[in-house]
Amino acid sequence: METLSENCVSVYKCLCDLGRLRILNLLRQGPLCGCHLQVALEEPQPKVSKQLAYMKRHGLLVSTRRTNWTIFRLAEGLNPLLEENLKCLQDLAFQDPVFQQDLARLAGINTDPADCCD
Amino acid sequence: METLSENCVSVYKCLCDLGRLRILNLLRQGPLCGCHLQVALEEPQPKVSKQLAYMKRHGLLVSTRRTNWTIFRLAEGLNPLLEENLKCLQDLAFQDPVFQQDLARLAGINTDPADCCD
DNA sequence: GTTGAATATTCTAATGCAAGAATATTTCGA
DNA sequence: TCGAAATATTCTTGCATTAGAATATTCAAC
Repeated sequence: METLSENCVSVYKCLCDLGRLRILNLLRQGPLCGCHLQVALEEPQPKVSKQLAYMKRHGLLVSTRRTNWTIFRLAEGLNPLLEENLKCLQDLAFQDPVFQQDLARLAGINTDPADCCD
Repeated sequence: METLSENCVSVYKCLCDLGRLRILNLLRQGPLCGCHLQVALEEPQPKVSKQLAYMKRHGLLVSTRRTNWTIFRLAEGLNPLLEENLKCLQDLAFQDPVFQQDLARLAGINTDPADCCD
């Protein structure tokens, strides 16, 4: 069993990588499938997949399989520490172009009916 | 120059280790010299020294030399993200015995006039 | 069945810490 | 000058993680 402080360290381990922060920033908006994430982030598929697996392993994300796609979402009942940092991420998203561009690309994908999950 | 998101990643890198969290929890109370930290944490000196150096390198701490002792304190003008997490650390300190014991040992040291910096 | 899309995994290097032991440096006091 | 305390650094070893390339798996559609 994991103590509270061990769990906090787990959370921080997930947050200390820019790639994972970018994923969390997108998932704050709601669940997303892997391919949408991959396109919004403009990162290679194995890289995104491994970052998602890392955060699942640490309990931040859960995934559900819907036919051919895997839908990722933030886990329920998150550590309050993580909740707080996701709020901070919102402020960060307003100030850093990297996060803004991710959100912009994601918005573009969602409105395109030719996309995979739509 | 470091971008805002890079700076946040730096902060999270410092937070993702229990030893460093314990140090930050003690420094929340105010500046401390290395030997007080070492005794309160009950950790070997090189380990504490390296954790302090790590956080200095990432801009979270500053140190001043006073004769034979080095006084460590939280840096001025911290990233708001770090401020927020230091507040979270306060809540954590109420719930996790590790942090409580550190504070208890520190309180014991400070009231003892035989100690090094007093 | 075969193809193709979506996702996961494996492999190989390379990197960044981490701990522990030992040693070096600085400074004060005897 | 010498010894002792406080601090920093070095060295070694090991572990966790990362990227990138390649491959494997799963499933729908044809």
